[in-house]
Formats: sequence, structure tokens, C-alpha cells
Amino acid sequence: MNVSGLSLRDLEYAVAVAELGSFVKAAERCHVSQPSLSVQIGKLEARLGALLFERTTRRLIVTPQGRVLIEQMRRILLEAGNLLALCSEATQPFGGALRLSAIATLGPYYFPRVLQGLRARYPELSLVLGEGRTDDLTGALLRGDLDAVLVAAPIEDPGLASAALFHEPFLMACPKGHSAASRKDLGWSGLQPRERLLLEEGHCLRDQAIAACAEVHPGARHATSLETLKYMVAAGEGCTLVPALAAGQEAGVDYASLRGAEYRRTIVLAWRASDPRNEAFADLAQRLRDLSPDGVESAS
Amino acid sequence: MNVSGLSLRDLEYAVAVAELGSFVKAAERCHVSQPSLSVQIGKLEARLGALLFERTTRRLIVTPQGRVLIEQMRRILLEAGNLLALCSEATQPFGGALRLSAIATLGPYYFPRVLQGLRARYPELSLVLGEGRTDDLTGALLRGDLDAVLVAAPIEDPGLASAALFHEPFLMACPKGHSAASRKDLGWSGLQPRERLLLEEGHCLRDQAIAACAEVHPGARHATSLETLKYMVAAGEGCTLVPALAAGQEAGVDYASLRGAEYRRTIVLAWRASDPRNEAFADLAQRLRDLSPDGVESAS
DNA sequence: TAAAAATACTCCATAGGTATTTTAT
DNA sequence: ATAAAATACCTATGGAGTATTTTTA
Repeated sequence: MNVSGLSLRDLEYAVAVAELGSFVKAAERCHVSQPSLSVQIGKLEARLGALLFERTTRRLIVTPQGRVLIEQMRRILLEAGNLLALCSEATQPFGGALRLSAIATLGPYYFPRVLQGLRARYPELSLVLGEGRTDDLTGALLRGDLDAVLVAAPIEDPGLASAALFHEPFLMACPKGHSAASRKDLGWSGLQPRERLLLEEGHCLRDQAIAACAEVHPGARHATSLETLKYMVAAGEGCTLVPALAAGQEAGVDYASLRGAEYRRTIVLAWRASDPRNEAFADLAQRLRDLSPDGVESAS
Repeated sequence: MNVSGLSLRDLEYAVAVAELGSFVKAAERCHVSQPSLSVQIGKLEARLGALLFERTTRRLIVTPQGRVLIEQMRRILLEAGNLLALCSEATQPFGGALRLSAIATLGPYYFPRVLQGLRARYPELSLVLGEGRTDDLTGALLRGDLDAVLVAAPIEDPGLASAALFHEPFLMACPKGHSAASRKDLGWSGLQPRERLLLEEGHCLRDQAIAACAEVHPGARHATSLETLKYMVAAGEGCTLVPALAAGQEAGVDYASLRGAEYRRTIVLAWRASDPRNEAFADLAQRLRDLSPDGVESAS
């Protein structure tokens, strides 16, 4: 069996069926009729000499063999996508479209401050922005569903390349008039456990804040979003750590800076190490460094 | 432009043209007529929106864009090859064919001692054996021209995975009756520079021997093959270091073992880190460990 | 002028569509 | 009974072939 016999289209079909668990849905996604897709999958299985799916009219499961084969098909399609990316790269950076997502505690505060500057550097670029949690973002990145992400260092995954953009200090947000706000020497460690507000588990900011300044206390209260957290502070529930860019002009909240270099997180741009558009990402990182907003320290 | 529009066959055509620098030769390799290949390349260039080749009837050069695009096409084809490998893998280990090469100072002495054992474990496997220098072997491996290689540790390339098979001691080969052969305490370092024979530069064995036991001396004499080196020893030209498996029953040569764990090289099986047949390679490595011939120390 | 690539055209293999049947719950 | 996959059959796109022309060293 020869590689040239394979068609990328067929691989897309198989991957779609595996992902959606249904021929009809896969046919829909691939913009072909269900019978066409059926026969193509059949031919593919014949060519590969292996059953990919066990199907009855009611249930469709991927065979054990199919799992590893479809995993490999994904790799092929990812590389094929890279080829197309390289092509449009030739005409303009990132081929005119970049899917960029940031961690939720950064994106809403950061994107608005750099979008205009990015537009100036990449006038034709259509940015597709998003937010999420670190694991979801890196997962989507590795799957090829995203082109790049903005997350907090360190990035451990060997499949990812990254470039540091800036260091973002943590500020302490306290209810207006709270003692910790006026007495700067008090700081985070001087707070009672019940005064410490934190994000729910799973937010990378929580991990960063804990790593930088605190342990989890049994009495600590939690919130699921940074905005909610700030409202809780304004309501006098206690104090919390807030990344500098997320600090606003909320009525009822005072922000105090914390002394010490460790009270900060480093934001990096990350992309797939296998992505051939390396120089383009390096250029983007430099541009983002140049655009570093007030309140953070650009990473050289 | 959609990935499904691309055909692996077209990518093979483009890669063949780039490699052979000629449409006629590429058409020949791809078993199509020259006009067919011409129009397919033309369509591919149109689809990609980029010229791959600048061609006149006399000269054909790959455009700068074409270089990076074809590099990417190679990656796609490599992954596609992996898919096929995985398929035949399903029926039998390594899909019935394994291209395995070893460094020249190992292969001729090692292969004969393990082939029978391999045949027992992989009765259907058709082994394609070869020899070469480390750099050539790893290059061919990374290009996809080989499936696995047997080389000396360490393997630095991050694109390669490896598993240690055994430690092979170096023996000192001396002319029969030479003082070093009888006086074991003399050893390699006790030799005169002019008595030290080495392989020419470029042989990994030379590097290993030098790293293990010696520096290069200006007066040292060299040979291009291990066999020649042994003949030189038999002719009384001097002594040399010989890996244990290469030590034979040559008339006129005495072998003395050297004390010390550092007088040895470690042979590893290496394959592409991206090769999806990881377990199969691990199994092969274990089998080879079990088959370690006398004179070497199996790596657990 | 000779060798290589491009063009013109013809053919047919096959992907895809519609209509229908089979199958499992 | 119903929803999903498979089958039958037809159409048409486009890949491959042969013959020929164009181009340049």
C-alpha cells in the first residue's frame, strides 16, 4: 500500500466521524452527503486494511486500532494545516488569521490595551480572541484548535514553545478604609485567614497567587471569577490578590502594591513547537513586549 | 483554501521534483508521465498560491518559498508514512519490514550473532540491514529512509528516542608476543605513541576509543576500516583498541582485556521519537538485550 | 539543435449526489 | 417505528495518458 493512495479528505472524514461519533453529523461537518462519507470511510478502511469503527445503526464506537490510527491521522492533518499556514504566511504574517486565547484573568484586561497597537503592526490580520483556563488553552493549542495562547509562566509542555512578554505584579485589593489598605506594612500575610479571598480551584491565578504569597487557609472564601471577587472585596468581605491589569477604578476597593519581586506572574506567549511559523511568533512576541501596558514590566 | 483540497500524491510529486531537480526524473520516480506531473505541480502551485520552482528548460531551482513549503510537505509525508506503518503494524510487528542499520564497527560482528534469534521472535519480519557512520545513519533515520539504527551512546538528537542494549568492552589488540599483551598492567597508556593505531577521523569508534582511553598523538597511524586495522596489528605495526565483538581468532593478534568500566561503549537502539511504533521498538530492544552475545554486558 | 517543460486533447477512474434499502433499538 | 448506516445507480470533476509545441542553452 502506497502513501499516495491516501487522500487528506478521507482522513478528515475519519477524524470527523471519530470526533462526532456519527456518520450523519460528520457528513454535515464535512459538507458531504452521508452516503458519500460512508463509502469513503469504507474505502479508507479497505485501503488501510483495518476497521476504524464498529457501527450499528444505534451505536458507533472507534475500534482500538482505530484509536491509534485516527490519532496519527490527526498528526497528518495538523502538519497539512501547517503547510497551508506557511503558504498564506508568505503573503502576510499569520496568513491573515490568528486564533489567540488568553487565560481568563488576563484576556479581558489585556486585550483591550494592545489591540489597537496590534492592528497597527498587522493591519490585515483578523484576530480571533478567546479566554479559558491554562489546561484547556494548551490542550486546544496542541490539538491545533488555537494558534497561540497567553498564559502564565512556566510552560512545561515540551510540545510548546514560548516567549516571555512581561511581568505583572499582584496588587492587594481591600475594602475602602480597611486597615491593610492604609498600613502598607501589613500586607497579605498580616491578614486573618477569613479575610483572604481566593479564586476557586482550577483558576491558574489562584495557583499563582498561592505560590507567590499564601497557603490555602481552611477559612478562606472563594469565588469563580475575578470580577465577582472584586465585588466581594467592595462589599467588605475581605481582601484578595489581583493582577495589576485587572485592577480598575471600582468604587469601594482600594489597591495596595506589595513589596517584593516574587509578588508577580510572568505572562508568556506560547505556540506549538512544531508550528513552522516560528519567526512570525517571535515577531508577535516582540511586538507585544513593545506594547506592554502601564502597570507591568516588559520582559526586555 | 482547505486542507482537503490537497492530495498526498501531489506532495510526493513536489518533493520528488525538489529532490531530483528535474520534472522528467521526478515523473519517472513517481511512475507518471512528465506532462501529468507538470500539470499537477502547476495546480498545486496555484492552490498554494505560491511558486515552488523556477524552471526553464535548462535549469530548475527551488524558490525560497518552495524550500520551506517542501520541507513541510516532507513532514506531512513522513507522518503519512507513519500511518501506513501503524496499519501493517496491526497485522504483524513492524508491518513485516524493518530497515535497520548499525555503525560499521558493530554491524558485521553483531548482526550475525542475533539474526537467528530475531527470526525466532519475528518469523515474518523481513529485515533490511545496513551499515554506516553515525551521522549518516541518524540523518537517514530522521529523513525516514531508515526505521531504526544501532549506534553508540550518547544519542543527543531530540528527534530520536533510544534504548540501551548492552555495554561492549574495548579489548587491546597487539601483535602476538608483544610486551603489552603479556604484561596486562601495561595497558593502552603504556604504549608508545607510534604503537597506537587508530581509525581515521569520522569513525565513531575512533571518537569512542579516544574518549575512553587516549588522546590523539601526532605519531599515531590510522586505517579506514577495523579489518585493515587488525591486519596492521597482525603485521606488527602496533596495537589498537577493538570492540569486543570485533575481536576474532586472527592469527598473529593477541587480545588483552583492559581493566576499568570506562573502557567500553554502550550500544543503543534508536528510532524517530515521532514514530508511533514505540512499543514495537521497545519490544525489539528488549529482545536484542535478551540476545546479547557473549563478550558484552546486557543493559539489564 | 537537442533536451526539457508546457500545452492540447482525450479517456476513464472515482468522488459525490439522490433515491432507496437494510438494520438495530 | 424510527433513525442511522449501507447500497444502488448516475453524474461529473479531474487525474493520467499520448501527441505536440514551446523554450533555452
